[in-house]
Amino acid sequence: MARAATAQGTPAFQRIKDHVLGKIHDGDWREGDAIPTEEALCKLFGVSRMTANRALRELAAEQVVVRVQGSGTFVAQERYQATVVAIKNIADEVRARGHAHRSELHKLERVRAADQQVVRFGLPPGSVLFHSLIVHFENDQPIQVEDRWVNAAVAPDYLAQDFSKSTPNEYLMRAAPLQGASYEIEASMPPPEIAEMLRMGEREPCLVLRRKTMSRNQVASVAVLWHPGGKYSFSGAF
Amino acid sequence: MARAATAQGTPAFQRIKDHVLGKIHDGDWREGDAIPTEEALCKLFGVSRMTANRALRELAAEQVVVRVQGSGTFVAQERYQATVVAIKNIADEVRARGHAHRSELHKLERVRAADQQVVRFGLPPGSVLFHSLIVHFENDQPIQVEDRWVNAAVAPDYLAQDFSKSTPNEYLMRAAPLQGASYEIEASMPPPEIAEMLRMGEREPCLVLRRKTMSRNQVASVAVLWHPGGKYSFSGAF
DNA sequence: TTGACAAATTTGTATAGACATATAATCTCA
DNA sequence: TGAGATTATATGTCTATACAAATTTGTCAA
Repeated sequence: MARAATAQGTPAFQRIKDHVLGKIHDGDWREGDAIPTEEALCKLFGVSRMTANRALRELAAEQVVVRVQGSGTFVAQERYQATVVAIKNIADEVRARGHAHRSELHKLERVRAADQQVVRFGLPPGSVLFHSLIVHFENDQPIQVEDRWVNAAVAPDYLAQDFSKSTPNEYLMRAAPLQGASYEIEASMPPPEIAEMLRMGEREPCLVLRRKTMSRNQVASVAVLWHPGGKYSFSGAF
Repeated sequence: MARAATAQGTPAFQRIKDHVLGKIHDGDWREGDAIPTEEALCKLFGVSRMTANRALRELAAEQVVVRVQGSGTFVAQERYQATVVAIKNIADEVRARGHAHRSELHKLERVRAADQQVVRFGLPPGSVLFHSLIVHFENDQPIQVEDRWVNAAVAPDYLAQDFSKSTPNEYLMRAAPLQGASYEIEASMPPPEIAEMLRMGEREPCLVLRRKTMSRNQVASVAVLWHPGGKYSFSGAF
């Protein structure tokens, strides 16, 4: 099916982007297919190479295509029908509900990476880590145990923080520019000491959120967040 | 505090981006402040204008700065300290792990909204809903029970779907343009019939994800997803 | 046929200059 | 002083060219 040309007045790089997106959308170019080279697009659209380059570079940034130096440009793998949601900061969340947030610091120490942490962090053995254990309260009801390990190379001032004023997460957001994070969430029975801190009864499951954050191309922190079984809600829009 | 210069060998446009990001991160340049013009950055870094332009253009695309033609470049409003994560479609997720996905349809019916559903949907009493109950398998291991209620006004063809070929979610993504969704996640003990479908032992907790999707300004579907306690992982980048 | 090397292809980055367009500052004149 | 016109500033796009770096292809000899 013929596709309407992009409106007159549209920048050339945008017309090229639209052309490529159209071909992919129509199924003419499929996942993994090579698409025309910059040179070919130059001739096709009568533009200089820098213009074709900008179009393809932006499409690569948008994960529509993948570019391989020396090889070519290829249609990227179809993106997931992913639902984007925002998991908020616990303190903000509590405050957003109009409730009082308070936290208790149970542990704050400097440790050398033992085997288990080394594995989680992917760091050389003997690296320095900080370990903190904090219980968060909403209106004096415990709602989260935060067990966190922080890479000292990324956040050297961690021990000096006043965690009654700002949460470790808030500090890390300032200290270590975040590149990304990966999550694991699971339901499990809490160990007795966690259950006690959360004032939970026996046989009550916990919601466990594990978060690993990346900064400056290394693991910045690993946090294990224990929630009493109850609801934990969040929302997202498109 | 002095900031280490970007490593030698880094492209010039990237060094400029790092410089700007560093100034913003250190608080030297604050929200709304004007940052140096392209011309100024050219002189500072000894590059041509196109190079400075690329650096600032990419920072604008990343929503770090806002550019106004004729006026200047300004530090953008701080982004919400929210972690954006992607919750993937279950079938895609299983396939992404290189495993076989299969589903069993346990229930598929047309019902008039009873009180409880009416509340969840926020629909007038007597409205028509579709109800499906599907068990998803990964390599013949049950991994999710999907209990879903769909607004017939939004997806009238729901009953005619072949859910062995595509999941309800995939159908809904096509049929009802998604506006947004809200989530609730909790850990809880499954009722016996759910536990049986998931082949779970006693005393094992479930991870329960409730998802409400919106389409055309009304609730499109409510899904309750039961997972065996084990991990459910996802990741996100900024 | 295979391995090593050279050549061609393709993307990655950068330059210096050009003109267009939107905004902000300045000047002029009533 | 105030309004409108002019000028300066800053971003938006584009060109033609250049060299670097990674990959693929081609060639030739062992």
